[in-house]
Amino acid sequence: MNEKRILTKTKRADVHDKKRQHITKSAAGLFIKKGYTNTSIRDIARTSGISIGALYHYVDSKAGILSLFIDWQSMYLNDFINNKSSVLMRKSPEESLAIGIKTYITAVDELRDVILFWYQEARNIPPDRLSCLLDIELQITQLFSDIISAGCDCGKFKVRDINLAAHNINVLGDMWAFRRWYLTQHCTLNHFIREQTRFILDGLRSGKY
Amino acid sequence: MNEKRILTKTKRADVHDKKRQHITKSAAGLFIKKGYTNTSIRDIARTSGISIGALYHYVDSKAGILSLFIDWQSMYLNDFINNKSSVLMRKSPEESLAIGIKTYITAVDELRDVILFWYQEARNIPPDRLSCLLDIELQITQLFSDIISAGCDCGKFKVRDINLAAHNINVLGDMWAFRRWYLTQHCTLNHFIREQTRFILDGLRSGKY
Amino acid sequence: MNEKRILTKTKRADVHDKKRQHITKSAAGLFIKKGYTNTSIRDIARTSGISIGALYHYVDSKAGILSLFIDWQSMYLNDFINNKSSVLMRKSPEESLAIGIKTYITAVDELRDVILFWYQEARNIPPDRLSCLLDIELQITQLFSDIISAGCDCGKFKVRDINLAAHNINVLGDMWAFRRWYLTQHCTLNHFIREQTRFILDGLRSGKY
Amino acid sequence: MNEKRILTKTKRADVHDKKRQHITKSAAGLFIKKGYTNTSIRDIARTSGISIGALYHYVDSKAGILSLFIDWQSMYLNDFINNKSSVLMRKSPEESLAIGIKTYITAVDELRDVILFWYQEARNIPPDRLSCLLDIELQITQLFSDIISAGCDCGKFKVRDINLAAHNINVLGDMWAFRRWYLTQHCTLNHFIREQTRFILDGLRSGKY
DNA sequence: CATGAATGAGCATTCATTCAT
DNA sequence: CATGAATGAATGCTCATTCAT
Repeated sequence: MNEKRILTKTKRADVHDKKRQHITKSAAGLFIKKGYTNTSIRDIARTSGISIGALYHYVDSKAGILSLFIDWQSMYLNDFINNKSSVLMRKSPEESLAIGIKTYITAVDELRDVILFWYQEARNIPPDRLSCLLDIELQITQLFSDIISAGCDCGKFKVRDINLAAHNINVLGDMWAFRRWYLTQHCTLNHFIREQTRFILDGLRSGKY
Repeated sequence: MNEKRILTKTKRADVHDKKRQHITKSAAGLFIKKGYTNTSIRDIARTSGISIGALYHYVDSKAGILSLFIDWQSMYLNDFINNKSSVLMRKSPEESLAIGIKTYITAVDELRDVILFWYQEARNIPPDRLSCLLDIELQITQLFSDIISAGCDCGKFKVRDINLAAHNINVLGDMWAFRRWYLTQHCTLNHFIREQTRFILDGLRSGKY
Repeated sequence: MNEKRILTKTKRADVHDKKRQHITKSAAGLFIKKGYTNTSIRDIARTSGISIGALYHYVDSKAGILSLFIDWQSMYLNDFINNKSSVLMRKSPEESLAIGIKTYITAVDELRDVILFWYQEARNIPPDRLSCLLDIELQITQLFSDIISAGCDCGKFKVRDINLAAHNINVLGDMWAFRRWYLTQHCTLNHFIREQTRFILDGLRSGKY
Repeated sequence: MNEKRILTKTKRADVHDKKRQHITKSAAGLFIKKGYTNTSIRDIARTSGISIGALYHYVDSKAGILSLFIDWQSMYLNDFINNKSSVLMRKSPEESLAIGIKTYITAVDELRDVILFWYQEARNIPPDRLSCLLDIELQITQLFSDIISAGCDCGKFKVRDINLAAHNINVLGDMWAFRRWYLTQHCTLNHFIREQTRFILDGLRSGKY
């Protein structure tokens, strides 16, 4: 009986999670298309096919939905960090970096809407989630920093401000999201990855002259 | 008498322009701090010390204020383009580029709020102004493209996708605006300019190996 | 369960209709008393005892309320047309016309506010409803035209411009609404009906001299 | 000197009157086209080419302009009454009535916008002017009453409710203004006058059977 | 659990009128 | 006299959130 109750509870929690996810996804589409402020709770309710009242059973506020949306997307990038971080260091710094850049830009391509959203809606993101996002950003940067650092140590790279370089890499990848209006008309993703990799590696390489 | 009337008219137009500018500036501060959507006409009226009614004497709508704000800022960047473009080509490509980057980042530093605003509020910017902004953006990019192109011609640079490289420079400058949260805590402006210049030049330089 | 849901739905729709009707009636009173433009949504909300927000659950706009009001009233006149049209032709033209006039003026008496409203607010009535009203007006006129026509055929009436005559009848009935300020002080409804009937019949009758 | 002052004063008064007339005419056009409530003081100022401030030198309020407009138009109808009243009684009642109807409808044709305006905007007309208008209306009705009365006295007409008959004539003339949407597409003015005259005379004539 | 009706503050904008210049 | 800038209450309408059913 006790066990059953727990199971029920778990099941209930599962259903809750499913619903929350559904709401979040519906909201995500609207947030991305129309912006956070221009999306109304009614829009979300209509799009998700859930009544306003029910919606408030699963989420506590509009900002809460935004938080969920961010949490949901954070996972992807966290995965990126966790999966790759260990792998990358086994190769040569240049190879590592090339793989890192490629993986990152591929992720950016997948999450382009979300990344654009972050750039645009930073103001409306609840502070705790914003700092969480910045943290992820920094972790990614750190990943690149580590590789660059390793490259510097073995003389392949020559960089004065490693962190700045890492940020540069980050930004040169994010570009794929926020300059989409230009890039998609002039590049393929692969071309973009190739050229950015070259540009970055050349920017870091030592012993050039 | 006729002359007087004209003078009066000119004076009046001047006063109008002054007021409009005042309103625009007040609004700009609010737009930047709170975002366009979250800024109300009442806010603007209060901040500018002008009654709502009077405000509508000088501007036609909230979107109109935004347009004024953008026009006002566009001038700065237009100046950047017009003043520099002729000057830059007299030097060597590398020198030109270094000067161009420095000037651009300096401009970004001055207009950081506005640039951030563009990145964030693109959605709410009236289409005509948005296309105007993109045009400026492309002109700036073109400026860099020309320099890179010249550098390639004389063998100093080796770049496959010149336009992409130009966009990279653009973005690596804009960074100073949209990664301010990180950069201002780790860099001075001068350090940033120096390192970005180095990074970019190295990224473009040929004959490295 | 399905059935229950349908019932619920129907019930809900019913409640909606009731509320809409309530709002419409409240608004009607205000529209008639103060005019459409001089009636504010706040007035309607206050008078109907419904909050502004709730009000917009049931109607989509102020113009929408006006449309509802017109639709609601149109029904009455449509009934007049549909019920009477078949009945009238069984009698002699003169009798038919007398009955038709009496019935019409009785309807005018009932709908006097509304008819006055139509005369006064034509400008503000949404185009689709206005054309709907004109259509009803023309149908009524047609009713009279048909009777007059029949009367002419059998030699009882002698009328050159049948349609104009029908319009005359219409207008001589509507008078009861828009000359109320005079008529109610000098006539009873019955007197009015009697005299207008006589006036009209005499105006149409042939073989007089 | 005293004389001069008086002249000046008179002149000034004249100029005032001219301006007032100009404003009134401009306003009239707008009132008729857009309705009283939907016409703004700004519209009137713009249309008349007079500044808002100046406008308030000559008139005291928006309602005041409306009053002026009504006064201005009242004159026409007053002329109609005064000029015709004496003339009409010299002829036979039937002839008199025919002339009266023709003259009245001709006046209606000229003043159609104004008459329509009265029907529509009665609500917004200042009470004193409204009663003034009703007075004119009654005077016109009286004119017809007198003729009908004379016709009854000499046995040409047989009417029970003379005042109602007079109102009928009035309304059957006004029709030309407020059913313009229908009539102008099916009648010429002359046809309308002819047929209405016939209809009315037949409606009044005695000894028919 | 689910529903959607209810709330009322808030929004951008308009308006007749006043008044300093 | 003439101007038009200034006022701020009022307008139609939207919204996130609550709560009775």
